[in-house]
Amino acid sequence: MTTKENLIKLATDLILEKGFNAFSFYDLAKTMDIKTASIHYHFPTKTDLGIAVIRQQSESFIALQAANQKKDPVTKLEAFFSIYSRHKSQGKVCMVGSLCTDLYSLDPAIEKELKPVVESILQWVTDILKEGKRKGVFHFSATPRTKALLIITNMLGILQVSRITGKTDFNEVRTAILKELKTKTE
Amino acid sequence: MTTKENLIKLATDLILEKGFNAFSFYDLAKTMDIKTASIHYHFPTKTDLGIAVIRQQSESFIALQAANQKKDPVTKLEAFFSIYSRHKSQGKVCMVGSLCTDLYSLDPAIEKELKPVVESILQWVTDILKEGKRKGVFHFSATPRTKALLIITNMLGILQVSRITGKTDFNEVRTAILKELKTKTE
DNA sequence: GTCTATACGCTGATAGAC
DNA sequence: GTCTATCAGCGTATAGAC
Repeated sequence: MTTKENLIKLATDLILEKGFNAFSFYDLAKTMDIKTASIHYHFPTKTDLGIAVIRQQSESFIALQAANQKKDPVTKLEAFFSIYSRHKSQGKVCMVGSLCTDLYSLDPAIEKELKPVVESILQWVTDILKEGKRKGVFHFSATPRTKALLIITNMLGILQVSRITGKTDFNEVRTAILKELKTKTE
Repeated sequence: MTTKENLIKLATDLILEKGFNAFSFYDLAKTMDIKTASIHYHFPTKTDLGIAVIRQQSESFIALQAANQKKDPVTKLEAFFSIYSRHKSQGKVCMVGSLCTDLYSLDPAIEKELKPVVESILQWVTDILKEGKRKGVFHFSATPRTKALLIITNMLGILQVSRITGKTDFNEVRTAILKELKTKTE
């Protein structure tokens, strides 16, 4: 792994753990055992580093989506949930939740970069739900897009709230979402 | 309104808009037209100010809860949602979401202060759901506590995500939650 | 309660040597 | 690519006058 890739990975970890405004180039430098000035060679500004983090996460989402393209809707949704499970096991929140919370304190370039990523995630979940409904395995009354928002906000939110209420709540929520989706409504 | 009260209100606004780490005593000072040193008279440290914000929000929750004590479950839940509606109209996120996201970068005293508040909010919503179920107006298969977590995370999450996806999504979600709660499951 | 003055660590960032 | 050296600005916080 190159220094650049390492920096992106470390920055991602710190953003998901403490937030964009709470990590510094020095945090990265001491872990990498280099000087802060060297980081600026790879990323001129902190915003540039933030953008690289967003792009990398976006690619990661797209890869997961592609890897599950031919699977059934339940498996697809579980693949989506697995991202959050991994974050939860590390006490982290998700990138979208972390950056959206701090959004209005960040360089507008961050919002610009984040927007299409959020929209593509929303589209992905929406498509999974549509397919599930068509195949008769998922049942819900809201529009697929609204139901996708409900599920995404459940995942995003429980990562944050369960830092306080207890980490077992994540699995409670995850299980409940799937169970409810599989239950027919009158 | 006293200077102290004004400071709490302003700090609350800034935390919900930009996050705890993104606002400074200077932000407060310039708005109040005083010097930063004066703020330290009211709140020795930034953490002390944060704690005051949490207490004030807690009181606000308790007051709303008390004011709706004798209402029906639907009205109670709508009162709960109204908090988030007000935040949304100002482009803000909620206190719990904002602080939980930054939690691991903050003084542990913040977490200690926040924990009972989150638990009391969760208890409030849980009780509303229990009552609604008992009276036959709400229908859900998860435990009341888990369903409360689902609804709270929907509210918390949509405030954050809709900064990107569009503010009308808040009402979509709010309406869908209530509609789904009122629908019988098989 | 608010002020002036000040301390001082941290932060992102730059210039230029190697 | 990484370093040393350096910077200006910001941030919280304190001491002591008024």
